[in-house]
Amino acid sequence: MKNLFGGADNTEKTFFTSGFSLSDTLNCGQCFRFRPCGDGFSGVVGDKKITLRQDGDMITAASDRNEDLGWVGDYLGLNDDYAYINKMLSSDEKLSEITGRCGTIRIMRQPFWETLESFIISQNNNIPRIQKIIERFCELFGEDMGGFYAFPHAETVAGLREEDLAELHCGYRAPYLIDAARRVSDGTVSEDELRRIPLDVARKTLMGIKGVGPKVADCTLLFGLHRLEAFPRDVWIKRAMAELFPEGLPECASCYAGVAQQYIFHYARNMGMLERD
DNA sequence: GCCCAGGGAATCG
DNA sequence: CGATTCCATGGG
Repeated sequence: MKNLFGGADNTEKTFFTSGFSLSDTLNCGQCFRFRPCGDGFSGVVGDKKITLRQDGDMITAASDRNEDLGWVGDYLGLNDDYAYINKMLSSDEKLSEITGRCGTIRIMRQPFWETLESFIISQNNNIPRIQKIIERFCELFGEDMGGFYAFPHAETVAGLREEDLAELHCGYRAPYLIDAARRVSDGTVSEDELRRIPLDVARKTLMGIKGVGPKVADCTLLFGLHRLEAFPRDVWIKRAMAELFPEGLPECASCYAGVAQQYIFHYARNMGMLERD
């Protein structure tokens, strides 16, 4: 389609992949703003709204504006070598079975700030309510992009008071969201630095934020900074690990512990692992 | 009313 | 250190 100025007013881009499930990747609890839409999914990343659909090995990303969509391949992890990662994980027998069932999930490369705030909201909370709070957060404080709302900027949130977040109904997490925003916007917590420094140092830096403990720090490292060696331990993982790997995660998974974590998480939640004998 | 949810802070000993 | 308790909110 053409707009009044003669340019295209929508964009589409296709990516080719294999051994990848879009629905499993979007529904495994690493992102919170995508919803089913027709035969695909629709969601907002930062200040861009996209729709995604899968047809076999073909992934199609679309936008209703004229904008480059090349970033979507990196965003979904389509350029990472999962044949190699899955092969590494599969050298352990039990991990191999789980990878065989869940190895179509990829770790996405989500925006750092958005991931940090989202997982602060996630603490002691359930996924439907996390999604609702994040959408309200965007509607209340994100830029109106015309039909959808961008994720709020750290600088915007840093200027808010706790009572400004009352409408968000996020309970005791309100001051946590603001503290994270202040530290990110004043440079106390620097994304560039977190990407360079050793994992345990980055983890401690993130845990300096109020409301950020080991679990939220590891989710931010894994989903927001693509540190694949981070291993978030939530209630599901703790239960699954006690049953499947009481001795701890196999050595072969150490470099890609976060990938293994997503597989185990998905396996425990969706494959009825805990009900089986 | 109860329990739980992709936890973490405060406060013990 | 580790173990307990409390924390807002909403859904089942």
